Amino acid sequence: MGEQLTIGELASRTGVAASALRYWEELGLLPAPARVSGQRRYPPSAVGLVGVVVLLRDVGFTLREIKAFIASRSPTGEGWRELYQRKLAELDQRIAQAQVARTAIAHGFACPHKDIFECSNFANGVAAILAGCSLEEAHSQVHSH
Amino acid sequence: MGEQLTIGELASRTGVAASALRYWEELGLLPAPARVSGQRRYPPSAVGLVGVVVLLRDVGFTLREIKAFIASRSPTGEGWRELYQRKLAELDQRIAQAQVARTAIAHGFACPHKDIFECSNFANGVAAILAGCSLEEAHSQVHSH
DNA sequence: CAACGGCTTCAAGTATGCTTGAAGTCAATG
DNA sequence: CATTGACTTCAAGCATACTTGAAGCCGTTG
Repeated sequence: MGEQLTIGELASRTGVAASALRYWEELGLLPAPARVSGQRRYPPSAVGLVGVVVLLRDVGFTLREIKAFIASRSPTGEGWRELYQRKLAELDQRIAQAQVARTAIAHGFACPHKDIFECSNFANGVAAILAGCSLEEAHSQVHSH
Repeated sequence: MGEQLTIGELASRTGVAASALRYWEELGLLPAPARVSGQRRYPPSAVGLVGVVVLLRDVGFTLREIKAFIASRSPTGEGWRELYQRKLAELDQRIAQAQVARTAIAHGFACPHKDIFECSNFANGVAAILAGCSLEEAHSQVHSH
C-alpha cells in the first residue's frame, strides 16, 4: 500500500533537513504525521507538500505566509481566492523585479561604461524599481551598445 | 552644484530606513559619505547606489553577496565577469522558479480539484522544482481545464 | 537662551529560519 | 545482550537584517 516514510527518508527525498521538517511541523506548516513507536511516519503525499513549501519559500514567501497559504486551501472555502490573488500579484511583482535586475546586470555585463552606475540603462532600471515599478516607460530611452 | 543629501533625505527618497542605511555602511555595502559637522552628506548618486542594493536584495541576494557584487565592478577588472555571470545564472533560476510557482498557483486558482495537491499540474510543477528544475518535460503532460 | 528636530554612536533587542547538543528511546544486528 | 543507527524532545545557539533605546551634539528658531 502506501509506503510510509521516516523523517530521514522524507528529508533525503526533498532535500530539506530533518530538523527543518520538525521545525516546520512545530510551526504548523506541516501536519503532525502518524507515529510508529514515537517516530514520525509520513505518507508519500508529504513529499509534494514539502515541495510546495520549498517552492514558495524559495520564491520569497515567509513561512507564516506559506502556512496561511496552505491552510487556506479547500476548508471553509472562503478567503482563499483573495489570498491566491494576492500571492499571484506578489509573485508577478517579484518576477518583474527579477527581470529588471536581470536586464540591468546583463546590460552591465556588456556595457562599455567603466562604472556601471554611470550607465543610463542601469540607472533607469534602478529608478523604475525605486519608483515602485510604476509604468513610466516614457523617459526611459534605452541606448543600444 | 551637486546637492548633498542628509541621511534622512536619502532615506525618504529611497524608501530605506536611515538606520538601515547606517547598517549598510557599517557592513561596507555603502561607502562612508562626507561629513558636515559630524552628519553624513550623500552625493545624489547615492540614490542610485541604494537603489541597486534594494533591487538586488529584493530579488533574493544577501547583503554579503550584494557587497561582493558592488565591490567587483570596475576596479581590478578581473573576477567581475565570473561574478556577473553567476549572478545572472542565479537570477535566471530565480525567475524560472517564480514562474513555475506562478503557474502552479494560477492553476490552483482555476483548478476544479477540491484539494490542489491532488491536481497533477500542481504536483508536476512541484516535482520539477524538487528535481532541481531539470529538463523533464517528457512526462509532464498538463491537463487543460 | 532654551527648546526642537534631526543627526550622531553604541549596545541591546527583535524576527526569521533554522542548526546543534544533550540525553534518551527503539528496532535490528552481531 | 550489548552495540549501532536512526529516531525522539527540549533548550540553546547562530546568521541575517535590521530596529530600538539611551545619551548626546548641532544648527535654527521663537
